[in-house]
Amino acid sequence: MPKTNRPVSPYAADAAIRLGQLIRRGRIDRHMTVAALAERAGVSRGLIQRIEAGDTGCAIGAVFEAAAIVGVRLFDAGPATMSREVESNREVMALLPKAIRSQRTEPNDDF
Amino acid sequence: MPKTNRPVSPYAADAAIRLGQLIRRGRIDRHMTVAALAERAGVSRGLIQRIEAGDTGCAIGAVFEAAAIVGVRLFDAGPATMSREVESNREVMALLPKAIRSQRTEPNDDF
DNA sequence: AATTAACGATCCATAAATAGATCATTTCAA
DNA sequence: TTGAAATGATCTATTTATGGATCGTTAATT
Repeated sequence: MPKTNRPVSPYAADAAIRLGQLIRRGRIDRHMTVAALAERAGVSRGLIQRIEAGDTGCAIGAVFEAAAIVGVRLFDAGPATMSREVESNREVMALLPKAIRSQRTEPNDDF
Repeated sequence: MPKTNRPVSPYAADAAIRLGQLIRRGRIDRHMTVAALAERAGVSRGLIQRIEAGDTGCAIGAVFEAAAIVGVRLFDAGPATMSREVESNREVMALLPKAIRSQRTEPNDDF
C-alpha cells in the first residue's frame, strides 16, 4: 500500500479501468503475452500489469503506447489521422481566449 | 531537459496532445482558470499546464480527473454509464484466456 | 492606455512511479 | 496428467513526477 493515496473521482478511476480492459482485450486478441507487450512498449512487465489493472498512477504516455500497440483506438482517431486531427485543431485553439477573467469556481460536469 | 527521455510513438504522443486540447477547450468553455481547475482536481497549477500541453509523463489519473471536471467524455461513456460499462465488461473479460501460449511477437497495430 | 489577474516557465525538495529481480500460482498444451 | 510457460504479487533501488514558490510576460477589463 502506497504511503499516501491520491484521491481520484469514480469516473476517472473507472475510465482508467476501462482503458485497461480495452488494452488487455486487444493484447489477448493478438495473442501477445504481457512480457511481449512490455518489450514492444519499452516498459517493464510490472507496469503493463498495472496498466491493465487500471492503476491511475501510471504515466499516460506508457498507457497510450500500450494501447496503440494492441490497436486500441483513442479519441476517434486512428494512427493515420491522429496527428492531422491535432494539427487542424491548433487553429480553433488559437481562437480561444488566452486568459480567463472570472472568479466563479464553476459548479461542474454536466454532459 | 530530462536526464533520460522515455521514448513514445507519434500516435501515443499525439493522443496525449489531443486530450490536452480537449481539456483546455473544455476548461475555457466553462470559464475556468487553470488555477481553478487545479484546485478542483486536487493537483498543482503546473500539473494542469503540463496536462494541457500533452506531457506524456503525467499520471493518467490526474489527466482523466481534469478531463472529467471539464466535461470531456472518455471512451464513449458519460459519468452515469462508465461504471456500468466496466462492470458489464468484466464478464466478457472472464471468458478470455488467462494466459497466452505463443512466441510470435505479433507485428502490430493495423486498424 | 493602464491595471491587474492569468498564464507559462523554471528551480528545488520531496513524494511517488518504474525497473528489475524473485517467488508462488495458475493455466495452457502435449 | 504433467511440465513449462505465463501471470500476478511483492520487495528494493533508482529514476522521475509533482508541489510549491517565484518571476517575467501576456492579455482581458475598465
